Amino acid sequence: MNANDTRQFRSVCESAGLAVTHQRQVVYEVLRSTHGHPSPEEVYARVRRKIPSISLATVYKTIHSFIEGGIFHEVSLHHGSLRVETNQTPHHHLVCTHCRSIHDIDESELGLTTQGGKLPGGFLVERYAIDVLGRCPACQQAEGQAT
Amino acid sequence: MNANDTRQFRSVCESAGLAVTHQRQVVYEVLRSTHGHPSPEEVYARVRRKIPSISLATVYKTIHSFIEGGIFHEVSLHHGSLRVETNQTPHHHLVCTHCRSIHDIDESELGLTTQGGKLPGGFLVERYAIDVLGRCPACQQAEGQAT
DNA sequence: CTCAATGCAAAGATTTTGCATGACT
DNA sequence: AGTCATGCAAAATCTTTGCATTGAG
Repeated sequence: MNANDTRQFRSVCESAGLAVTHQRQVVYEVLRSTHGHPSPEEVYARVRRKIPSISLATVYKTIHSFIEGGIFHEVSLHHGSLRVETNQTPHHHLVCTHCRSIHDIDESELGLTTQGGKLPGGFLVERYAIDVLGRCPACQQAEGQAT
Repeated sequence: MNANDTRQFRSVCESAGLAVTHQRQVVYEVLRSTHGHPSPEEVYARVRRKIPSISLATVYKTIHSFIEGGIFHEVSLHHGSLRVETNQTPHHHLVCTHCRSIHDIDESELGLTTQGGKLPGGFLVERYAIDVLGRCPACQQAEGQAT
């Protein structure tokens, strides 16, 4: 956490309209230096090594501030509760980054629009999130050994 | 819920190795006749109109049985807890449908493989889940009116 | 000095589990 | 008959909130 880091962090906070605090800077540095897709608990554990007195609530609040400010993204916008897919035909999802509503869209309707374009229904595209679902090598091996 | 429905449901259960129960059939019919992406609570509310004595736990267990049996899908495989995306470069996700691990894959590495094919790392592709993220018309309008 | 951020503890929401009872095969 | 499913209540997670205190601008 040198002077450069601090300078960069100040400008990050400024662009997001956030006050610069020690807690936020440490959470930021931890996220920047962590690989993968950490949960708030994991972030909390790492941050506590630098600030033992930080509270989990602050970590949550800070992560949310960063996400609202566009500094980090969430892996999934619908992590709150289980949702069942009732539409059995192949389709994709229009997910509003603000209200998190989900609307189905047929494969054919989604002409892989130009980034930032509007889809027929008036949905303003910000970005795509593509999940490739399947079996990881470890699970394939485990299943091969299963009786 | 006529004889045809029951016959179809019996074969659905058979293919998934599930016992045929009245509760399961009603949950099944509710899911088939519901649009959108219902939560377990919503399913519970609808099922209770047919079986007032059903418990929420049974609805959860039934939904999980259906998902495990491949009868229905979940909208998102990572709905359990918030996860932060630390990889700032454009990428997609390899999500194991079994262990739910998430690995990043560069846009370039993902040659939009043939359905069912294997990716270089050995990941066995089952299907794609594409979320188009952006602003729904309602939120665009609300934001236009905001001060 | 003023407003926002933090820490703590308690509450809320969602989901799972243990166990006794009852239903399917 | 034996196993699996159900219902209930309690427990386990994960996340948010209210409020007093502290810190940033």
